[in-house]
Amino acid sequence: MNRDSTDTAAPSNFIKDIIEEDRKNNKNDGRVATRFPPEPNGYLHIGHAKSICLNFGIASEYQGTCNLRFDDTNPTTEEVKYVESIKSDIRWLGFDWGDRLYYASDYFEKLYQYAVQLIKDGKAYVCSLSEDEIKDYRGDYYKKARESPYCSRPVDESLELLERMRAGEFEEGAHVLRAKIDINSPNMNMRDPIIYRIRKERHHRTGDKWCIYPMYDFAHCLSDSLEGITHSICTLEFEDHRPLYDWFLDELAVDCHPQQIEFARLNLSYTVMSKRKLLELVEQRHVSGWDDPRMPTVSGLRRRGYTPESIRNFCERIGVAKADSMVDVALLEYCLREDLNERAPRVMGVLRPLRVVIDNLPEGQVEEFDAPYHPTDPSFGSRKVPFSRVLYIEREDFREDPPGKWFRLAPGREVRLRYACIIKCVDVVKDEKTEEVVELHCTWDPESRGGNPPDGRKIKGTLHWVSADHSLEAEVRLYDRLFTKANPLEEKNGSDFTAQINPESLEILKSCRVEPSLAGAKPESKYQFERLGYFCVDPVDSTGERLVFNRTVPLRDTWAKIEKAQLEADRRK
RNA sequence: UGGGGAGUGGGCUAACGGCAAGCCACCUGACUCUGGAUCAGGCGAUUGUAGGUUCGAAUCCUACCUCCCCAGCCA
Repeated sequence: MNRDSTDTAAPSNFIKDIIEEDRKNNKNDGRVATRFPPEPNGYLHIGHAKSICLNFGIASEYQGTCNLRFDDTNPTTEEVKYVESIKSDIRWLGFDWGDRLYYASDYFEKLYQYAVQLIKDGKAYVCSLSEDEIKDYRGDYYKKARESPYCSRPVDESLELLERMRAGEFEEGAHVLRAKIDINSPNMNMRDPIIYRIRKERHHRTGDKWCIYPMYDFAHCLSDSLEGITHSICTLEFEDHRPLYDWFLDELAVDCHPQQIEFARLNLSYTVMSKRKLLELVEQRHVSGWDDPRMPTVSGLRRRGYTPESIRNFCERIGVAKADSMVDVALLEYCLREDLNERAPRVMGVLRPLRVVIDNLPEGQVEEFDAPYHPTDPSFGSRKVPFSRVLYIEREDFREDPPGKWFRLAPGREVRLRYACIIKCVDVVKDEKTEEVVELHCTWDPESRGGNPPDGRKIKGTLHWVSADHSLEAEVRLYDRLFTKANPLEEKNGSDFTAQINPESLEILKSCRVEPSLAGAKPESKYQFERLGYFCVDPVDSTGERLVFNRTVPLRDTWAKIEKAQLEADRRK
């Protein structure tokens, strides 16, 4: 393969640079092994997707492996349901861990033995201080620490106590196992960190077998080592933990000492990413659940209609670096449209129907027009769309008093109905009281069958439409950004981030009309409603009787920009 | 106050002492039976600041400024 000429090669980044350097030096015999280590205590979001793409992507790029390992060392918060949802989300994203599914809990016995070894080597001790005392003894950024009175507890005594901790002889909090490192280290993580605590709690995999559980810092590095990981990629906040990661592996003299590398986690504009805040949105009912289409969770994006390809592509484009940053959600939407443009069949649906009567088409007469499902890819095929006396067009496609550059319908004006024919507006029927336009009368030009007038006159505007009698009713949910501020956390005078929630992030339209070919559309199937945007069949609420579509993302709307500019210009006058 | 990191057009990322590049956003124009897509072009960076080394600095050195992370028996 000619690497210089490939235009599809994933861009490089500082992590790949490190790996390439390692391979050049034949470190790890040139082997590359990564892992994705979620804690099963919540749902995956697009920030995790970045990490997944990175870890699995690097593995495949260097003919290496990427393990899926659940970091399940805290039974208090972890559950099987999360394990299942995480697995399904990763699979949906398009990654495969083969037979390399692991759990930190698989290593509990080995980890225990490592802990015993640390005690024997005089590098760990059982501390019997209370939680508050430990905190107090540990000091803070400016206050010196004091050594635990138990730090020189005899090895035998610690050994015996740890055994009895394991046997369940003590209550939670009575003792902990601590590494003996440096109680006055400027790095708080090194001030004799706790490595085992008593938790009399049932673990989702090991049941009641254990009542002591290892802490992250102890379990993670050793799990990596046991799995032969070469590059342990994590986020920036673990940078301070790296000396500890290395300390355990050095002191225990393990064969495999992976290199921890930290990168900046993903922040996306107009949303929040922390588990805590997402949970808050769910619990306070600001959204319908973890899979609400406005959520940045993988399940939310999926329900919204995002494709795995678009997410993977996005993750590739944003790059990987160490600087805190916030990516514009417009890039995500761009990646989505790019993908959907190629794969979504085109159909017609009218969101806010306006009745149009074709005066010169007799009642009962039905014309049929052939409409391709895709403008450039003939393999999508085509369908027939019925055209009859009463139609619906989009309410916003008609203006009684049109502004400049308007080339949609208006009194006396001609417009093309997509795939069908040219119509001319001859009359406007209004509600006597409200002045609201309730119906349009038009004539069609039978000579323009197929869409083009035989005399060659130019018709600028093309509208989407449906035949009233043939169309199907559908509910359409218009989703928009969840927050009105690019960074909802940038709260002014301590106001809560939920105060920035966009009150218009969801608009439900119940009386939309869609073309008949959509009957029986499958859950999660994606369509472009011409001129409107991409929509997908809601997998939860859509049924055979009642179609429900989610708007995934609108089409780029140049007209909206023009109109906005015009309005602003008028306002300045 | 201690420790660990990071600062490159509006956003994200590149450059590895030698012409600051790409993508998104934004703006033109062409084309078009989607005001979509596509195509062509454009705007926009004294690389956080101030010094220094060098023929030459985003890159090396010094000082400073700003932002982020750390005081869980969470991960």
